[in-house]
Amino acid sequence: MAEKKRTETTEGRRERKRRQTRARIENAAMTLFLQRGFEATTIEDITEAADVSKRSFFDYFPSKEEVVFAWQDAFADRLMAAIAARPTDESSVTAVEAAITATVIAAVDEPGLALGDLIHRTPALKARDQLKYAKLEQKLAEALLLRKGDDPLERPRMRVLAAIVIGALRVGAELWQQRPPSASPQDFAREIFADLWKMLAEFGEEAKTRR
Amino acid sequence: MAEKKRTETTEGRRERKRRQTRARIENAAMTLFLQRGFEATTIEDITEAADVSKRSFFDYFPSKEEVVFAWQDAFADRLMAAIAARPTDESSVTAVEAAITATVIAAVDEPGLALGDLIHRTPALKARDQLKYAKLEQKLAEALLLRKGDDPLERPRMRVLAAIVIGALRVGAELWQQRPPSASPQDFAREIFADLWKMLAEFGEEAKTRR
DNA sequence: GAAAATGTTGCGCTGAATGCAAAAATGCAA
DNA sequence: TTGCATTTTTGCATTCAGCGCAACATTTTC
Repeated sequence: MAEKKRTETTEGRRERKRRQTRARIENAAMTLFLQRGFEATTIEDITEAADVSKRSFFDYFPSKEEVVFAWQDAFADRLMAAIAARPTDESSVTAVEAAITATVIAAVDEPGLALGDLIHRTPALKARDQLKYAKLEQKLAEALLLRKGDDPLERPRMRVLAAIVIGALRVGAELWQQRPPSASPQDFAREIFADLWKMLAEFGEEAKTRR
Repeated sequence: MAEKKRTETTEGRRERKRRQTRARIENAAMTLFLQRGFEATTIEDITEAADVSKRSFFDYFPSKEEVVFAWQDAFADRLMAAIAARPTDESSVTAVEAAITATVIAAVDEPGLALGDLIHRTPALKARDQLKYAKLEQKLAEALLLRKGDDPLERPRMRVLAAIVIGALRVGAELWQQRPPSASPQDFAREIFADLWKMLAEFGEEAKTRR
């Protein structure tokens, strides 16, 4: 009824309709959210615009918030794949920079990045947004650790590296919002990372030569 | 009705009762949350146990979640104060290490740190928990920047430093959960920070000598 | 003590989310 | 095509969070 079950056979009309309906709900919801705000939009508004029953909404999304963040899992998975694809002999910082840059640039035109305003203006979404970063960080750490042969000693190192990089991603996303759309994402990413590594070296140096 | 208004006079019975009631609600809620879980506890359960009306609950807390996180603002403010108290000529990394260590150690015996399990087991609280760190990070960055005379050029640097340190705090809190209660918080904090600065230097170096 | 301010409660309402079972659509035979 | 199993969609009833409002209670102030 609600779960997708693959019975091996290549599927036809049923799945197609389901995807269409899902897309209709998603589009209707996004349009309304951006138009009149998240809280001011009721589930009924959405289902009416998408022409499905109110009950059916929950057959496609577990909650109102999930519509906004539906794309997130795919992004995290792509990032993990990008990390895994880097050569094993490469240093962690090089691998993570390359993987993040590639994944972000590939996703820069997708919907979901234009949502910054909406999320920022809605407390409930803000919390959910932070959780997204936390999950991303966890997956990134996992992927980085796997590259190192799952060495338990590397675990805290990779956790911290992931925290640093995702932190930079967060700050970077914020800076990106308030940039003219003229700058290319490539240059922007390169600059952000260059600054980041420079700061790391400086902070590390500062700590070393401390009284 | 719901807001506290100081009319300058030294307060008497009213405020005392209000604080008592607030504490009763908080205690009842926490007891029930830890006993049967967050979602399984209704507002009515809490108000019944605290012997107030259901409506009054919202006169003290804006939502069920806020009961759990009520202590957080105080912590953030104390951290800011600790940062502001450091001498201005001190390096940012030294200041932040000292301030965080002092503030965390002072708070280690307070309620709110035993909640890790509950939060970890409740999705809705997990999101809220991450938001707490985000707010902490923002305030920390603000405090650090103020120390630097609000120099706009230092802003991204301090944002990133705050992100790194709060990231370490997050990882540290996680590691602390799964530690024997034998280790002293002082040593633990010192060790965490030592590792952190070392990693920063290493990552910075790694990035510098890159192909 | 009376009047003003503040605190508490009951009541009713909206909206999110869930369970359940009936109805509709689809896929698959023969 | 028809009949049957499976999946999807829907309606309905229910629980619970949260808010607005107005009546009622208590405390403060004069």
